[in-house]
Amino acid sequence: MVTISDIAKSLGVTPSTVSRALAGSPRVKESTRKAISETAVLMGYERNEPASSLRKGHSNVVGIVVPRINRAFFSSAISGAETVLNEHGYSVIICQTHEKMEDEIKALKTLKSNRVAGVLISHASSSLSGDHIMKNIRPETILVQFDRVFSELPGPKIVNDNFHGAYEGTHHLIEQGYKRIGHIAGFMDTEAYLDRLNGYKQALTDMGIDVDENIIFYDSIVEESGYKAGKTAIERGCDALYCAGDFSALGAYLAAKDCGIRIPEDFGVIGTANEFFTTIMSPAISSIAQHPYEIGRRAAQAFLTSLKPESNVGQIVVSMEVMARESSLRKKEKR
Amino acid sequence: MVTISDIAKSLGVTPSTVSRALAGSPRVKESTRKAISETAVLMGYERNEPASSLRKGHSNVVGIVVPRINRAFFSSAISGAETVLNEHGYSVIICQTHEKMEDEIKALKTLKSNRVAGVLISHASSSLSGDHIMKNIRPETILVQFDRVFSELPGPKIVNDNFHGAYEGTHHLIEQGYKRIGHIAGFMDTEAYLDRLNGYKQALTDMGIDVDENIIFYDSIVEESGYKAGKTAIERGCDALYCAGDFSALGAYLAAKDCGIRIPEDFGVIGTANEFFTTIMSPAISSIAQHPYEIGRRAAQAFLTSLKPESNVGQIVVSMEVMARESSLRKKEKR
DNA sequence: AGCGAAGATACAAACGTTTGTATTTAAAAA
DNA sequence: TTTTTAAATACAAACGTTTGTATCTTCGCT
Repeated sequence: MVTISDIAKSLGVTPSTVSRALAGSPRVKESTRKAISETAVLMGYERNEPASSLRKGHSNVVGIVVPRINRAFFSSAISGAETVLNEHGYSVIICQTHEKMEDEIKALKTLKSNRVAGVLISHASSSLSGDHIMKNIRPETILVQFDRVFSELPGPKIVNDNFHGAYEGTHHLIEQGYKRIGHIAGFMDTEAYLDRLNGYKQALTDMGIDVDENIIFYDSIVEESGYKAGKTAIERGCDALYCAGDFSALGAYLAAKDCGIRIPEDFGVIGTANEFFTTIMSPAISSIAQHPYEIGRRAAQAFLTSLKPESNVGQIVVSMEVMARESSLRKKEKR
Repeated sequence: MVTISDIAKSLGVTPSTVSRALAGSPRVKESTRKAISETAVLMGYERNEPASSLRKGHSNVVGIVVPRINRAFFSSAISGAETVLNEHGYSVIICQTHEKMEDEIKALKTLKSNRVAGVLISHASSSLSGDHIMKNIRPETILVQFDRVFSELPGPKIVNDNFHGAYEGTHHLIEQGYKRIGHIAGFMDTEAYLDRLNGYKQALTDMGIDVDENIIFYDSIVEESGYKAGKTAIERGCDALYCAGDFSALGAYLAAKDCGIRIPEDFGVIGTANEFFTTIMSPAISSIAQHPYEIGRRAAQAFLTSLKPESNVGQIVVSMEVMARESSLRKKEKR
């Protein structure tokens, strides 16, 4: 393995000059910088990252912590973040928490041991407060939260505009003439779900519809819970459901089908997240799309700007978009 | 940050003893080992991984390189590998190649710079040989290939039993009475697809059916290609398709639907990989399932055993399983 | 020519761990 | 008690980089 000293020797300079040259420091003359970087590639030099990290006190690695990598939202967000981080010389270490706070702590400890430069995190649903996050992050490490955030924690936060997304989605159902619209809401310890609930309520209120707690279902947003909630919603006279997740929407959708209820004629469904499967069902499932790739990009950018001393990124809100598909369209398009 | 020397000082021993104690070396007395590890947790010691990696020449990190993390197969394989690696004190750094050899080289270079202990890789479809892999891996680094492998490269290989999976899938279609069975095959530079093609051909031959190259489609296995191939297959009189991927199966399935052809009565479809969406379509799409979680586990285990000097893991074949669903079942179940 | 100020490079220490070798201590044998 | 052996720990160097400080050039200016 060729080191910085090998290059130094072969050119008759010192390792420090080589180091500075490769880092692009203004302290080394342009001509020598060029000579050094040329022989570096010639000799096949590759930086020893552990050595660099040890000396600098932190690595060129950014940790990304998410509940699961096989959700459309998270894998896209990761891709977005990865792309901009790679462009800036950082590599990425991805950790799954499987929605468990215990695994989240383990992941953060690992990242801490590896002296990562930053952590981009969307916390597990079982994490009820951000205490364990702050405890397992070094003060120099830059923390960026995205999607699911604890607003009491410091640092940049990239979030969906859940309130308005939910509002628009609910409004869309009302516009399509649905009268009794229920909501599969998720658990209220996650801010994102609370915002969606509030958007839903606001949309109803604005259109003069009373909020009925009997048709709001607080449960995990997986297919099975959606199915159950769907059945109950139908029993309670709902003719539409706005779901905080696509898998719960799928459950409700299948429940309606199993009851022999026609979608969208007799029952409207709209989910959230724009998972791939929603587009290929027949009828296709409407969904409130996020922009996960963009959110990942923004999170990475927030990390990069936070690297600079005086920066202060704060909260960034990314819009959501109603993808109206067959499952909620019973009026002819007017355009 | 508390270091090994801090612990040493507080106990009146030397750093080397602490290091050995924490590593569980037999060279330190049991009683001192206990005392050391106790004060270590008491003082909140956390190993500085970069320092450790620098000294040892390699890190406690394993790189996993896959085409995309949002494919059911890969995200499950990653989960499997992650689980067993974490149990053994390794963390995981995940790289996506987006099927591009260029990105694959970048990923390998990054892993090399980080002195990873091992690389688990499923190569990009545009990687035509393993040369660039060998070139960008240090000789001490353990290379494990899984799913898509280059058999000319050394080291453990964990593969699906693609031949028999394809054989069984094709056989299943024949058994269901389909007479003219086409194949969407993928590109032949990936061994997995070649094996599937051969399994398909063998099944036909064994049942006395001639192989017809006109109904074998060599194209990328995405939805769009599947749709096109599906149309052509129908024109050429096929009454069933075995597809090397689920997305191409989906394309063909939609093509048949668009042509007003009934599935499974007039046209049978079976895909490969058991993606989530195949289970929720109506009719549900049959698929030849792999065991990705198991493959990930095996790959990680192969890495761990390769750590031992005299080990020689070789090739491991993991079976596949036909998940017969509505899209290929037109006879009543006989059991 | 002499002086001062940048400009360019050299020097040297440090980051925290691991590990081969040397030394001390304890136990066993004589 | 002395000698031999083994067990336990101490010593010290090394891994490759980065970075503050020191030294040496080079140039422009008077």
